[in-house]
Amino acid sequence: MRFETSTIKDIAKALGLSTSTVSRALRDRYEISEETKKLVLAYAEKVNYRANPIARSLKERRSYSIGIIVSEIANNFFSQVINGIESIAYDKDYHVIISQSHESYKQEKLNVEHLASRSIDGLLIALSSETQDIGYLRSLYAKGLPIVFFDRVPNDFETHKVIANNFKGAFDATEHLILSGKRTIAHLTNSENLSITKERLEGYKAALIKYHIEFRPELVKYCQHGGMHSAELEQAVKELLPLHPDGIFISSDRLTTGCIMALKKTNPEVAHTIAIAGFTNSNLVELFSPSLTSVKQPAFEMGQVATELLISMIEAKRPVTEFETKVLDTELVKKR
Amino acid sequence: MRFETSTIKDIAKALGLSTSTVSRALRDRYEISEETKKLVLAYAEKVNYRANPIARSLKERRSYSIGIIVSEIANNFFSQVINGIESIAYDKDYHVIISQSHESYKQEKLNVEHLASRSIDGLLIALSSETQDIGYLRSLYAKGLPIVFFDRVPNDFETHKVIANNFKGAFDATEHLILSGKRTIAHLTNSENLSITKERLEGYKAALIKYHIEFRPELVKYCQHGGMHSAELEQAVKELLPLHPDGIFISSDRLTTGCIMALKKTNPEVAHTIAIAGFTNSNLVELFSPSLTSVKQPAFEMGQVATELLISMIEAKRPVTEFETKVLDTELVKKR
DNA sequence: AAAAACTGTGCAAACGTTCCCAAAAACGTT
DNA sequence: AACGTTTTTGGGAACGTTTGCACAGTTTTT
Repeated sequence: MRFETSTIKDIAKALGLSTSTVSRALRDRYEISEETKKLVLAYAEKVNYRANPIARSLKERRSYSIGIIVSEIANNFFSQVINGIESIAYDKDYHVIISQSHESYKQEKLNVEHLASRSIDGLLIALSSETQDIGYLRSLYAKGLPIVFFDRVPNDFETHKVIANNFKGAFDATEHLILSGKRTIAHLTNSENLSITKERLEGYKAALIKYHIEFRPELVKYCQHGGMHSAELEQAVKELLPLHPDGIFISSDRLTTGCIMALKKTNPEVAHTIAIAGFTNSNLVELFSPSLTSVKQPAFEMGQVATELLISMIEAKRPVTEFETKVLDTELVKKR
Repeated sequence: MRFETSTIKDIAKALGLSTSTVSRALRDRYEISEETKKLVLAYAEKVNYRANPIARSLKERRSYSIGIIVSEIANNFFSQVINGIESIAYDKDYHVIISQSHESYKQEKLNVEHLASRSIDGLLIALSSETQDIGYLRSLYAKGLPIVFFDRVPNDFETHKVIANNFKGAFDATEHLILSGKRTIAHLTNSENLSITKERLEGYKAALIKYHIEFRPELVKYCQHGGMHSAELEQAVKELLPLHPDGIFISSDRLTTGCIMALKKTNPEVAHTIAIAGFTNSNLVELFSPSLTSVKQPAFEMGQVATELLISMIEAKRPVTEFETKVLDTELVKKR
């Protein structure tokens, strides 16, 4: 915006004070007399003065805003996380800038670097499924940018992290399939890079072991693009079906919905005979047919916790050296 | 971010030039000799110089970023619009700041004013369902902030607007219900404030008239909160059912999914007997049961067109006085 | 050979803040 | 009345850019 907003200078001139005095009065510093403070505040109110955050950012080298990187806002899991983030951030007077990586490493890096150059005070990020090299994050972090990871976290990066109990979520879902009589349970999952992929695979295996079911690697299918390309998914489904699974455990939101879609499209006759249990935070899951058992992540809470950790890092006077990895429980919503 | 990034001054010092020369070299001005230009560019590259956008914004009183206000990013329609916006904005070197109103007037106003104070160069906005008073937008606009409305537009605000052909979309959906034999067609819709509500109601009425079906006002239910509160929706459904509709035409994304959910929850036995046609851009609609006929808006394109219009306003040298209202066609996806 | 024109560069102000430092005013003490 | 304290205010630099203007050096024109 360009036009005639009143500045601290204008106020100073109008009131016959110096800009320093006005600035201090507005920031409510102790040195200023009550009288002057009131005068300034009243006048500022009258002319509808708004401090220019850009100027403040430049001077203070911080912006009271935090950056968020998710793969897709269209994904309910991420939009719920964002809502959690906003709920805390606004309370503490931070603003929030959202960027999407669309599961692309290149886009992710570009967005992060742009955010950093815009003086964000901290970054909340869930890695894209393509991302392998987090060197660019390391160097930003080394330069002093606080970073908190959530959901998709790197394992060799020392900072706060917030994740779901992926092992348990996967275990519960797989166990649920087993307890409803399934014995040939396939596993459809994300890129092998991702932390969540590994943890969920372990949960799946553990459930099989508990019930003495053999783990068959050919029943596990990885999708490099996290279901962003439907061809990739259809291919995975096509390879899986000849093995005659009676259940599928799916490890991410996008894959879960994508897989059901692929099943309905390519093999509608079997779509209803295979039991599905998958991670998803879709708020439309009750409408799905075939219905499924879902593992819901505490997305909103995850956003809140991550934001609290981030803000604590931002506002810490001395560099933080003790880091936490918070693990939040998932919820199993059984198929009706 | 705070740390040691190199500035134009550093480069100037290192190269024994003045900051002005460096600045001009980087911006590729004609006055600078090729030689110096190369020198500066090479050195900038070497030290990985990034211009500080905050300083630039302060100086130029613009930020190369545009603000977006939608009610909810979790809504597929809006997330698709945002993707369209980004596709154009990034091409033209603008960045994008997304805010959610959550259908609240207060939140909407707050967000817009914050964006404006952060020197956004223009605003793309779909009004919240609560919004009646757009005075605050008028005054921002009067101060020189370019605004383009999309989807939910005010009718008494002279600027560019981009909307779907709501009349035709509604007409087509209603006609489709009629052609599949329905005669008692209810209409579930948004707050009466919204432009889209009026236009879609007209389309619905027109279809009824064409087939000589009486318009019965009691079959139309308005939801003030646009389906944000499930109680509101369940109440509407509860009031509708005693009238024994055999079809329902629903005029928004959130209401469409919400209504099906309410039906399944409160009256599962009739859920499959009522034909539903509704506006929705959900990319999961194929999974829904009962399945439905959907009216899809050209969301991505809407974002693109709105952004092009906005950027043309931003970059216009003289104030724009000729405004367009672009109307984009919807697509009817029939129930399988 | 002097005047005019053009090139390339530097100086310094400006954008709207914050904050260090010093100056002024008010007060208290002897 | 003179001094020392404390409280309140102002001056001005700084944050990192962009840009109007001036100036030096070179080339062209007459």
